[in-house]
Amino acid sequence: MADKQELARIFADIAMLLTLKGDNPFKIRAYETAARIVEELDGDLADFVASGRMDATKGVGQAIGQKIREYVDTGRLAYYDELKASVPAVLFELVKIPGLGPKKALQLHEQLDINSVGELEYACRENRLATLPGFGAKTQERILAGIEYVKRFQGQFLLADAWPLAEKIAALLGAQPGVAAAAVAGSIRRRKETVKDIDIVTAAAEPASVAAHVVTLPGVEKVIGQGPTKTSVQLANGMNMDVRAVRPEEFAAALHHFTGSKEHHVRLRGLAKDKGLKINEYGIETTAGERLPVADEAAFYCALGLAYIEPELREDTGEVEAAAAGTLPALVTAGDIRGVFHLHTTFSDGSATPAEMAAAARERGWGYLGVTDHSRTAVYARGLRLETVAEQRREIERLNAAAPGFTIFAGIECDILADGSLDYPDEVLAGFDFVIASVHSAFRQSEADMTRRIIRAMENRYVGAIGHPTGRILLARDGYAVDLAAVIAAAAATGTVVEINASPYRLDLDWRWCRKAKEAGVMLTINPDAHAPEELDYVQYGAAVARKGWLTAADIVNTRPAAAALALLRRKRN
DNA sequence: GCCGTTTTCGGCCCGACTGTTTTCAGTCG
Repeated sequence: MADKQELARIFADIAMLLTLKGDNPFKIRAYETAARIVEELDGDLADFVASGRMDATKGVGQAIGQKIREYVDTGRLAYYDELKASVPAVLFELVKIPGLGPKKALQLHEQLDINSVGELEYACRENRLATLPGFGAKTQERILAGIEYVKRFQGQFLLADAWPLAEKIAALLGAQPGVAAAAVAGSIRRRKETVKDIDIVTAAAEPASVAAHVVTLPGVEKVIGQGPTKTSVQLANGMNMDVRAVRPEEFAAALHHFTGSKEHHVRLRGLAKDKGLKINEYGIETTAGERLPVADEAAFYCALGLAYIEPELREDTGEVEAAAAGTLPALVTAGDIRGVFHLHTTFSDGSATPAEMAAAARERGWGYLGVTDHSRTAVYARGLRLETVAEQRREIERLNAAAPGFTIFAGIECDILADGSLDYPDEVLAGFDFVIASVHSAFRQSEADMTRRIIRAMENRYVGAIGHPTGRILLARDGYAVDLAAVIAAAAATGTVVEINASPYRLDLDWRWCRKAKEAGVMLTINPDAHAPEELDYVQYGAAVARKGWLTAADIVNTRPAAAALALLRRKRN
């Protein structure tokens, strides 16, 4: 069967290959667009072609349409194979190094016969780059630093490592004399699950004065670049940070600009052009060069005839059209959450007792908590034996009796065994207030087996929700092979809730799938998977994922009061 | 390579900073 993911990757690779060849940037963009169209396609690729939907799709013209047909028919793309053969594979690796783009990468390959990142590092250390035309000592040094960066961190950081740090730095900068405002921008503000760097925008009557504050911030290791409006530094933890400074009246436009995404901007600027306006990072101008006042981002969108678009949605996945039509969703917030349904206690691998977790939940203003320790097969996590299940329930009943007005539910995170059966028999599952079923073993099954396995678990009437649906660990491990579209369809058919696991290491279900789940009629639940009291705050990352996935409070089970939320996790039992 | 109620050709978002240059190409976002 034609694989959307693979074709999307092929189109993205073509864009990269064309970039390396120095081809027309707009042609490159056309392939990038095609990659996204294919990746986000609903339903089968063959059906997309056969139904004629493809021909009606904006961004798919003669040439790319032909290539999609070829891929559907043959499973291959001759153009891609030829292109790939004509470009040295090493260039793919080299352009991942910050500071090294396609032109210089090609030059290094051709003139110094560089065939790997290791060779490049060695060539830098031997001082061989500095002699090339267009290169110099500084460039060589920069490339060496770039190699170090990629080697240490793969150039990516967890949102949870970057976001709090960025907020702290923005607060420090905002408190400096002469700085009127400072705010976190970039992919952190858009709440991408992993980010490359920290972007901060500041407002000051004298923008050029901000750089002096930036370089003296605690944690600044070295200065990478410094101009009148932009300062780039490397932080002690290895992360790069860009701080921009503009005048106060330019702040809103600059914040918008540096929040991105690039794709969102391309769309907006095209729209502006149609209206005879020009957008740059300082504001919106008429063709006569007159700057329109932009008090805040809402005014910015208003000037373009659009409703305000939340940062999380700025990915050019239909938000501009929805803003024009006034159909943007009212996004869920972390504050809408009234309780959670996935956390661990000292009964399995958690560090706090049910009483301590409940106390922490009450501190957060929540009304309920679903305790879900591991089931018996998860021996590594001290999964609950049947005797312990009973013991834990007695403890929870004791706590509930002692503290009216707050409810602890006795749930379980039940392993889905390799064949799709569950780790306890139905009569035991029936004894839990609710059941979350998760995969924790046999990760290497084929996609077909894994998909069947999870769907079989969902067919069990006691399974209220599926936990961390792909099992991925960000920056560490890919999810297991699974047909998420089929899982989502089965969730809709069986009435099973799908979890947004809010652990910052997981953020699984991915935001890109949240919207598809919602459209399929699936309900979701934001759960911290906490193993300690403070980890209950992970729900903020889960809320970020839900927001990025266009979800409203109504789409999330645990924005409801205890009884209504529990009822949704038990509805299959009726 | 895509697109069109100004266009089937000529557009396609826009600017900052660096380094190696004597006016600009490359990279980045």
